[in-house]
This record gives sequence, structure tokens and C-alpha cells, in this order.
Amino acid sequence: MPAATSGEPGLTQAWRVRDYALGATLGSGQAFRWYPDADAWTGVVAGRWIRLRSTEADDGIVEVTATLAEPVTDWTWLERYLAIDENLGAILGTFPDDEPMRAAVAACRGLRLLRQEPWECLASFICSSTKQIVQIQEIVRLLSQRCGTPVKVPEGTLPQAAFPGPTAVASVGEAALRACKLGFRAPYVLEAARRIDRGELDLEAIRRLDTPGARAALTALPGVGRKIADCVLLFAYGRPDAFPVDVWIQKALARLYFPRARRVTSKRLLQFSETHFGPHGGYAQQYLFHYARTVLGRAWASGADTAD
DNA sequence: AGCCAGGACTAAT
DNA sequence: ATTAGTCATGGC
Repeated sequence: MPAATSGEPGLTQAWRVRDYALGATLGSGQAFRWYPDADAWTGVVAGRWIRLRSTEADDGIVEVTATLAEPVTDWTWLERYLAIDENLGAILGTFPDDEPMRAAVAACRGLRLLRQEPWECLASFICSSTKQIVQIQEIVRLLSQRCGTPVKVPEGTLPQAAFPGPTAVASVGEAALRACKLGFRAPYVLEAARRIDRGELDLEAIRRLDTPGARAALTALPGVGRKIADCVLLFAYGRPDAFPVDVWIQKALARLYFPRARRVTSKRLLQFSETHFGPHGGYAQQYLFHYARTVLGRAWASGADTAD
């Protein structure tokens, strides 16, 4: 379904894809560098400025168009990042056939899991603990502006910088990280950067471990527990069985699947998350997360769910 | 003013 | 093996 990669260097590329929800994909709290305006999303991936837009083509087919600041001949890296090559229909077909899941898929059909760079994903999610998504975006933006290398942008657009690598982060002090609003997370990000910079931790070697082994390698880092490790496993390493359980998912699972229970223990919810959602549970999790934050969040806030 | 945010860690049961 | 308290900070 993706268009053939052209041999000519170019600034734009378009793909025609079935079921691609660009807004839900870029704006569902997987990655934190994407900002929308009236008709497109702007971000930085792999040190490149990118502008993305999507338009409805004919029945179910979406045209996704990317524009860069510098021409490239090979677009495979972006196609992979955006998961354009993913057979989404086959994944949705493995979801449990129950009412909450049907509602979540109906609400955000076309949402895909990105395939991010492990370091940026890891550092971003270390910064995520007890922060709202808008605040995580601000932290990542400050880190990039102050510690990252500037990237080429089109004339007339805001300056942008790449996400700083482990060596760059390790070379700035904890105080500089705290100035980027990391708070108590600053020493955690710094320690992760140092271990990678010294060669004590190899994020590419983790790719070759099985999921429990990879999870153990990540949680060995200070500031990385089960939830953050599963975010990195899912959003960077593409482990379909990783299922991050955050406060939104906890609330969604409890209210949607255990509506009569007075209280559901976190142990029970974790066990449920591991057994109920099938081989692509992580994908199902992202649908539930976005559905809960968009549709259900307003209903919960208005007390509409406690009215029965 | 108080509570919550894509948690993790430590100490106390 | 589960449960509070603490951490830094901003939004509502």
C-alpha cells in the first residue's frame, strides 16, 4: 500500500494508506514533539524537521503527505517511524470482542503505534512520571532547545533542534536539567545518559532480548519502573505484548471492565491487562488510553458515568 | 485551597 | 506482599 520510494531526492513524499488517523497517532501521548496547527503537524524525528498532513482520499484510504526541510532519496526511516507499513486491520482483528474495546476502536480507528528511537523515548518517559502530557511536551521542548543540535528548517518557520543524545545530556549538569523543569526526574535522566555514554548500557542490545529480559534491563535504571519500561518496550521496541498501566488505564479498566466492584486492586488490573487483550495488547491499550482521555474523560468529569 | 498529573522509591505494616 | 509518604511543579 505504501508508495514506492522514488530514486530522486525530494522534499515531499506521499503515501496512500488504509486506516491512518494522523492526529490520534501523533497526539495520543506516545511522542511529545508533535504540534498541530490549522492543517498539519510539525515535529522533529531523527534530527530532521518534518511537517505531516493527511487528507481523506477515496473510501477508507488516507493520503499522508510529509514535507522535509532538506531533500532525501530514501523515506524508509519515516515510513517505519509512522508505522505506515503496519497491517492495522490484522492487529485490530486480534482485539477482544467486547463493548469497551469496540467503543475504543470506533472512537480512534486508524490510530497506530509509532516506532520511536529508544533513547528519546526512554528519556521522555522518565520525564513523564506524575506529569501531564502538556508538561512533558514542555520538558522535551526545553531539553531539545537547550541541549540539542539545531536542525535545518524551512524559511519562515520556528527554529528547531534535535533531541539531545546521551552524550550531550551527560555533559550538562543536573542543574541544567532541573532548569528544563525535570524536577526530581533530573538525576534519573542524567544517570541513564551517563550509563549509555560510558557504554554500560546498550539500548540496541536490548532489542535482541526477549520482553521480560528487556523489561528487566530497563527497570534496572533508577527512575524506571514497570510502567515506564513498558512504554519504551511498546513505543520504541515494538513489543506488542508490553502493556503500560498508568492512572488513565487503571481508571478505564476499572470502570469499563469491573463496573460493579467497589475497589479493584492494582495487582488484579495488571493481571487482567496481561491476559485479556491478546497478542497485541499494547495496541489495544493505546486505543483504550486515547479513548479514555478524549471521550470518557469528559463523561467522567461531568459525572455521567456514576448516574446509573 | 486542594487535588491531580502516561510513577518510582523507600519505609512501615 | 501490599500500603502510605515523599519527591517537583504547574494547571485547574
